[in-house]
Amino acid sequence: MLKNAQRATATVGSTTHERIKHDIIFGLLAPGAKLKLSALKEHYGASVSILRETLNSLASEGFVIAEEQRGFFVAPVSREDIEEIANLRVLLEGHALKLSIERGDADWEGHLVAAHHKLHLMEVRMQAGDVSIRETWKRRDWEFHQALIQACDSKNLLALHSIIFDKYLRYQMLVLTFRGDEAAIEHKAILDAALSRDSATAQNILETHILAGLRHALMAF
Amino acid sequence: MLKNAQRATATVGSTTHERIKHDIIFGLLAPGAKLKLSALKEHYGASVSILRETLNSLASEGFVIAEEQRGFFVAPVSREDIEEIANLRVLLEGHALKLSIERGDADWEGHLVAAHHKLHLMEVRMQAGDVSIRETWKRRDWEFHQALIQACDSKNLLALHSIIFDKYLRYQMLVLTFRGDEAAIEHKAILDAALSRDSATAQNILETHILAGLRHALMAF
DNA sequence: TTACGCAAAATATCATATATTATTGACATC
DNA sequence: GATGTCAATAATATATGATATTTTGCGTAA
Repeated sequence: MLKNAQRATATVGSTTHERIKHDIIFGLLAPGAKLKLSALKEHYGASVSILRETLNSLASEGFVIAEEQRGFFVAPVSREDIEEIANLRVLLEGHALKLSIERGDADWEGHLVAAHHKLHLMEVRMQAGDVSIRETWKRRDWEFHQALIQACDSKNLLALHSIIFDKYLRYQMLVLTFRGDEAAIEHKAILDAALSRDSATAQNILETHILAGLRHALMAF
Repeated sequence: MLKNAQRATATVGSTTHERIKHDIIFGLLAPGAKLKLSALKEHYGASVSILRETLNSLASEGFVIAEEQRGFFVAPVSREDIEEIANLRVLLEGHALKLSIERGDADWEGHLVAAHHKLHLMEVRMQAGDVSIRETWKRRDWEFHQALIQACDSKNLLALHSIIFDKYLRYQMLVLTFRGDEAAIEHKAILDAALSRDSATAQNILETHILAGLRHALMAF
């Protein structure tokens, strides 16, 4: 009877969690902003308990700062922080990429090629000046990098990487700018190196890719 | 007027968080166990709201599994998981150690020597068969490894490492055994390499140290 | 200016109501 | 007789609003 066509039972807590996390990453909630329970209750239509659950979770992930008896704040941004995040992304994603290239099978290659193709469609539109798809473009970017390391065979590594990637993404969204087709070229180069199982080259280009994004973001600070 | 001599206002939420995390790491709450809200309420003397805040946080850190509409469970243990954790610890702690050795100043050396000394006192007592101080010994072990990487100059890296270290610690506590003075010798060797600023050697011994602990733990599975 | 104290606002905690899942047992089917 | 289906009930998780503490802001006095 497909009453739960798409898992209709999305709990208020989980949807609120996703919404607030999204709003932090995409800059709708400004860095350092006070997160007043009553205001959030108004905006997201959830009770204080739910919001406190959510904010405590996000504090564990590092997107929110919880100060005892003084409430919650959006995690601030800083030069040092983005540098740390970028370097951690190089470390984690580079390591995962190496493992993934060593272990990936035909399915992995298939998903990877598909993810790159879908990303490239967006890159073409961005280069043509269509910024309306910025969020979709970034999601495709996320999915491509995710696909690259999917075969690393370590859930713990993927979980840590996911958090760091999202933090890096927040900085990219804050500076708003598009790095042109440089990034697209690097994506293609990483794809080719991965498919030819050249993990050293793939790691090098990935590092270049991430650190170029870092420099680009730092200019805006 | 030191009215808050030692931050007297420890909130119910934070103490409950610490207690449950401790009980998971030290095996008082068995892997895979169902965490019933009503039972926890009884045991820890906190309301369901507080417990849900706590369990949601711990789920973000990976010590608890939250299944939508079905409740909370202590994170299960497995061979694959401990292998992933050990390898992540090598990656993160190794990297942080290298940075720390490059950047550490005299204060860092001082804290490090002190931490090793205090750890060694416990190692001597463990070797003498006094297992009553097992928990203190492990805390000193934690503090020594923490002191090693403290100068890495990346709060994000330290935060990730702390979580991974605690997960590794849980596996060590599960198997209960003491690796004899091997570990003590390795600790001393890492200390010496760090003080002589030989990061390559320090990293190597650290990797040996962690992977030996892994093998030791795997025997008990 | 600094210190004090009161009022207002915000957070932390709790007890309770609502919604969902799990279990039991009767009845039908193979 | 064993197995499968369904409805009623019990158990549990989710969500809310109310209460108790704590912090903050502001006016007043030294």
